[in-house]
Amino acid sequence: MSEPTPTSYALLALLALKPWSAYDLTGFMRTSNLRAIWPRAESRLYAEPKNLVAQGLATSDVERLGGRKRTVYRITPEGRRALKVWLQQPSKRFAYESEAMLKVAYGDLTNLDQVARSIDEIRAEAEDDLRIARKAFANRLSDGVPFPERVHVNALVAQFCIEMMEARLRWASFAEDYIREWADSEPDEQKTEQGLEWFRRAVEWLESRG
Amino acid sequence: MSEPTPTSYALLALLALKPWSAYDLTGFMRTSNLRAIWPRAESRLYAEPKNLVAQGLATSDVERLGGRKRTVYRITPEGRRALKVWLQQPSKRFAYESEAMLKVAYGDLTNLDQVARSIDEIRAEAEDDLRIARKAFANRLSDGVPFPERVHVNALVAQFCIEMMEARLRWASFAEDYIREWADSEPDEQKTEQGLEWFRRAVEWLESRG
DNA sequence: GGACACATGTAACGGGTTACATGATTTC
DNA sequence: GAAATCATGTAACCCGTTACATGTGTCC
Repeated sequence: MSEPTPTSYALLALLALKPWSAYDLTGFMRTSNLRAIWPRAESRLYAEPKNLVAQGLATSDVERLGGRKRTVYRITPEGRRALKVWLQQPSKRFAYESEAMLKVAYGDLTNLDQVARSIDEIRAEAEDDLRIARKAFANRLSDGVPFPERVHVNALVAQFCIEMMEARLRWASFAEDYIREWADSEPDEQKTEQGLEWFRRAVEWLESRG
Repeated sequence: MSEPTPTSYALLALLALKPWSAYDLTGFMRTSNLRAIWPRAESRLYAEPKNLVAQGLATSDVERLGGRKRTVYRITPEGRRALKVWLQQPSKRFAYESEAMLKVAYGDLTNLDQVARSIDEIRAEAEDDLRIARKAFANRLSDGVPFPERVHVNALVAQFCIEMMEARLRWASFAEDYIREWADSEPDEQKTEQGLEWFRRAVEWLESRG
């Protein structure tokens, strides 16, 4: 039996708030900003609670709602203890992945159009996230939300998500501007000078702030 | 035999620049900003080229350097075709993961100190990345780098990395300020009001920007 | 001549995702 | 009776972690 993963603890912490069925968890995750900072597939939300039970950190009960069966998970005292320990442990590093940026990085192997398309993909996604956030936030203020008393910590997470969106939007604007004069995406004297100029500025600027 | 993954293409694109051994790839990745936008374990860098060969996108030759054997991978014409197709395909969504933010999100289950510690973890990591970037960028200008003619696209990637660092630093400053008046991290009237106030402002601000 | 870092991997195990699958109950 | 939603998975494969293995050059 192996150590619980951060995903285990992410769900265990939710169980510390109230009992949940795996199905409830999928519904909650779809609209929560937890999904932004720790995205996991639905299948995981079904598999993980079983691990928690196997490790004694939760219990499961089959309940009946109408004629419908549902497996409800509850945290155990041992689970609460494990949670406290996890919260004190050092965390795995922040990490991100962007296939579109990968394509930008190899932009010199294609044409200018495809570079522009990849930049646009990144902008479009961020704008999409922004729209979703706008709706979710407005919703929080008008209709109720699952844990209104936890708004003080949720705001911290939400601000992080906003920073991540803005960072991508700012980059997209920068990138569009940066490639504006390009006739193609292949290496040449002029682009090399542009790139070196950027690096010179970046070093100077990084030096000045730290 | 299944479809190549984005990781396959990330490496295939490097093979499009020159032949590499898996060991070369590990050394390159350690200092490249590719690692920031598509982080993968070293073991993957050994395993993936074999898949490329199995799919006919690359060939492998055992060469001798000194008395030492090394397996060198080269892209095939078929590999170049596959690469072009990939570059036109829509990309997987941008995604990130932050265990430290997860702990902030559940800060109400612990104490104020641990929330502060998690915030600090996020700041410290970003500052670390910043220091590394500063060195790498300066290096690019003084000593040589692997592909100097590709500086024009590398600048785009580097700017993205900077935006991601700054976003985290900005958030950390915000968060420290946000919790400054707190006596603990538990829900209470005052923190709820603070959180709601934040959301009101956020909605307003998000609405105003389209 | 021995320690140590460099160079180059392999194998086993388990977390995680994607895509698919299925039955059962409400709701219209 | 049909559609939507509730509820719960499985199979195949990607990917990361850890641990191991082995020769080669370099330093003292």
